[in-house]
Amino acid sequence: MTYSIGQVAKKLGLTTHTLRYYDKEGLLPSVHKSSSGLRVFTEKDLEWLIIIECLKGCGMSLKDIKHYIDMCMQGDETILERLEMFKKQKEHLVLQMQQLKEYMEKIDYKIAYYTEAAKRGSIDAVQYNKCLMKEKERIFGQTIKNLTEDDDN
Amino acid sequence: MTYSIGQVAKKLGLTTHTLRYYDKEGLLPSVHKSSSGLRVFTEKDLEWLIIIECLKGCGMSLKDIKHYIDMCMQGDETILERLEMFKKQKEHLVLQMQQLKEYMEKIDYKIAYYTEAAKRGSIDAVQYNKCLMKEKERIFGQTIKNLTEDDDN
DNA sequence: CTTAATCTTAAAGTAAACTTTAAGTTATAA
DNA sequence: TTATAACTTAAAGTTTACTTTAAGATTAAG
Repeated sequence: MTYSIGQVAKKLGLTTHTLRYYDKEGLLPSVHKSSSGLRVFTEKDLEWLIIIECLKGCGMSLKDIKHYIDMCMQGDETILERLEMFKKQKEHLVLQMQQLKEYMEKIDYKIAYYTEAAKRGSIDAVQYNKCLMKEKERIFGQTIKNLTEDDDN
Repeated sequence: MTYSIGQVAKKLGLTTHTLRYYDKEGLLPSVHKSSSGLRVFTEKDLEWLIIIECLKGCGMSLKDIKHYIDMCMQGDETILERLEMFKKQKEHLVLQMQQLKEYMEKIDYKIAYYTEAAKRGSIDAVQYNKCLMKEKERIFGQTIKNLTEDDDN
């Protein structure tokens, strides 16, 4: 089973322009051309693209992704470096997930805050909900305290 | 307790340039100026900046963040719109967290893959680890199947 | 056979979120 | 008092990851 550039674009939610751009940038070294010059994508190429998307989604730049692809092309001598790269990415991802959890706490607080404001009819009245105020202290107080601990004054 | 622009920059890991830029863009309407024209930041302003960072970290553009700030300045008539905004952000955040989990699966697979390659001394030899191959099928097979279901062919 | 898709190169354009430069003025801390 | 930090406006520059345009040539699908 093989795919045209248009089919792949559709599958992955990219444009054909973007795929050719990736190809030009050296991110798709495994994509072959048919005798008539058309790009032919295999399942393997889809896997590559899925990994590219994964690394991109983790915040890696195309330049660094290209470095990874280059290592893959180089062969077995880069196995350890590739392993290290993914270990570092994992650490990064763990931090990102932690970060998102903290954002979630703040957003949940804001939802509770504005729900209360809607119920009471005004922002000013929210302060009378002691429970919410305690929650606010917990979330922002802690964050600000962390900041204060971080600096050197 | 108040803070100078430099102290705030240090606390939040921004530059004074960035803070003035935010101010110019209307993201810091609550920051006052001293009689001599210096920006004076309060705890309240730190909270604003923490929320800005939160929304930015969730992927919201400065333009949309400004829209939120503008709503806050408008008063109680925007309470419901603000509530909706945070509810939408929460949904978005849930998807992001789900996404990161899927990335984590792929990265964990790659770590296992390269660990095995390192142990066996070559990429080619990894295929003999049936367990890993099954894992690969589970992770990529599923992702590709999802893609295939998504399109209209 | 015709239409839609693909190919090429090469260059210019875009958007976001800053960053830098310039160049002079004023304020605060040690 | 002196060095460091803050202030101003305004404009230009940077980076990333595309997107768009042009313009013709070729190919595949119905």
